[in-house]
Amino acid sequence: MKRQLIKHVLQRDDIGSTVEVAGWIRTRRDSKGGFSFLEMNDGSSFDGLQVIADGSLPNYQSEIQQLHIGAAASVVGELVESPGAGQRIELRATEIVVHGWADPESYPLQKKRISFERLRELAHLRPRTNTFGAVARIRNALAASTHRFFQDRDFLYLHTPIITGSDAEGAGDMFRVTTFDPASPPRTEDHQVDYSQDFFGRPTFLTVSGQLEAETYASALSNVYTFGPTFRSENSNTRRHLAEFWMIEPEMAFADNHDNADLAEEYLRYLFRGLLDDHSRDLDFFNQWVDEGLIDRLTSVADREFERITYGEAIDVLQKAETQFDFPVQWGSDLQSEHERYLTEAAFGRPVIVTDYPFDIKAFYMRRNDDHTTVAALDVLVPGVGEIIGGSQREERLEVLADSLERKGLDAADYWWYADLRRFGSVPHAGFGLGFERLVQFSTGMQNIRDVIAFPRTPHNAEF
RNA sequence: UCCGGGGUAGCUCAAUUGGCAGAGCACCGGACUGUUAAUCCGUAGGUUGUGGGUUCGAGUCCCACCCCCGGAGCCA
Repeated sequence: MKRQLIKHVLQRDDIGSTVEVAGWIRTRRDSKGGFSFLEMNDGSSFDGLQVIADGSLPNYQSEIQQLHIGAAASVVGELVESPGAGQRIELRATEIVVHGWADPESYPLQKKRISFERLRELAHLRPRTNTFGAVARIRNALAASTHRFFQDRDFLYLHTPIITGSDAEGAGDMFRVTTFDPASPPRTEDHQVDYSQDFFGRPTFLTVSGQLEAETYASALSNVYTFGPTFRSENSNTRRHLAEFWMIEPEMAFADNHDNADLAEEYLRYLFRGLLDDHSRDLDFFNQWVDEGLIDRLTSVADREFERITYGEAIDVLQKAETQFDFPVQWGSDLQSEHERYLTEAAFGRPVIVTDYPFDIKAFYMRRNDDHTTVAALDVLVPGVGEIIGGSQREERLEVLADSLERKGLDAADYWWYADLRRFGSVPHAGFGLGFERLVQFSTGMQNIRDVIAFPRTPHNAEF
C-alpha cells in the first residue's frame, strides 16, 4: 500500500476506505475506554490526522501506549467519520508500525509552548513544531510564487556567482574565500599575504549581490531575475539582519524607475494574494498566535495601491509630523528606521515606495536625475519590517557612471566589464533587490528574521 | 559595534534589607467509559551562564568574560 500525505487524506470523503499514512506523533491521549488517540503530523499540512488506536491492536500495550511526542510511526487504517468535535474524519488503525522512538525524558520538544529563543537552539527539531512547519510552507509558497510570477512574465531565471572576485560591490562587508591555511598563508617579499598563490589567483569573496552580473544578462536577454544566497559579514545584531540570506533581484532592460516601481508593487501584491487564496490555514495560525493583524494587513496590501512619494516629499511629510523623532529630519540625510516606520505605519498605513534619493547617500550605479542632485532610486517600505526592497534605475551613460565612480572614491578599473555594458549597446535599465527573509517575516508576522530561515547565520551562530 | 534588559529544575518563571533555592508545566506512578494545546492525586527533579572577589553567610553585592533578547547603526 502506498503511503498518502495527510494533507490529501484530510480532504477525502470516501469513508470506509483503507489508507496508509506516516508521520510524527504530536500527542497521545488515552481514553478511559481502553483505546488511545494519536495525533499524527507529516508536515504536509498544518492540521494533523487523528488516529484511533484500539486496545485490541497486538502492539497496543507493548508499543502504542509508550508513544510520545516526537516518535515516528506509520498507520494503516480505515477512514471513518469522527464522532468527536474538532475534526471531520479520523483513521481507525488496523496496524501501527513504530519506526523511531523519541524518549520523552530527553526529547526537547514538549506539548506546551516553547519560546522561539529556545527553539533556535533546537534548529534541527523546530520544523516539527506548528510554527516552524507553517513558516516552512509559507516560505516555500513564496519561493514557488516568485518563480511563477517572473516566469509568466518572461523573465529569465539567472544564476549569478556565489564567489566573486570583486571586492568593491559596495553593498557591505564581505566574507573572504580562500584555501590558505590562516596560520601560515604564503607571503610576498614585503610580508603581505600573496593572493596570487591562492585558489583563484586573486582575492575572492562571497557575493553581496548578484546585481552587477544580472545587469550583464539583462543587457542581452532583456528581463532576468536572480534568486540565491547573499552574504554580508557586518556585525549586525538585529531582528532584521542575517549574515547569510536569500535575495531576489529582477533586472529589466529598456525600463525606467517607474517601470521598476510598477514591477515591485505588482510582484508583492501577487505574492500576498496567492498566500491569502491558497494558504489560509497557515495564515490563520499566525493570525491567531503570532500577529493578530496579519491577515488584515496582507489583505489590505494585496487590495490597495501602494503609496508612492519622492524622497523630497517624504522629508516634507516627516517635517510636518507631530511625532518627535530622535534623529533630525533634513534633506540630504538618509531616512532613519524611525522615519521609515512613521511613513509606512503612521502617515500612510500601507506600503510606501520612496523614490529619488539624494545622490550622496546612494550607490554609484544609480541613475543621476536631471536635477543632478538626486538619483532614480527606489525603496519599498512596509509596516513592521521596514525596508523590504531597495532598487534603482541604473546609470546607463558611460560618462556619468565614470563621474559617479570618481565621486564615490571607487577605482574605475575595477569596473571595466561593468562599464563595457555602457560602451556597447547601452540601454536604460532598472531593477531591485528583495530580501526574501524579510518577505517571509512580513507574510507570517514572525518578529525575528532568525525564525524564518531554516538555519540562521548571525554573528557567533553557525552551530547547525 | 553602541545603549538597555536578561541567564535559577528538561521547559516557563518566582525567591523581601545578603540568611534553609520554590511553583507551574513536561516526564514517571495512580485515578477518570472519545479525547482535542492546563481533568484530579502523588513521586522525583538543582555546581543559580563561566572565572575571580567581598562576607560568618552570595541566586542576591563587586570585577572580568561568554551567551541570549530588544533598540540603534550598517542594509535586504
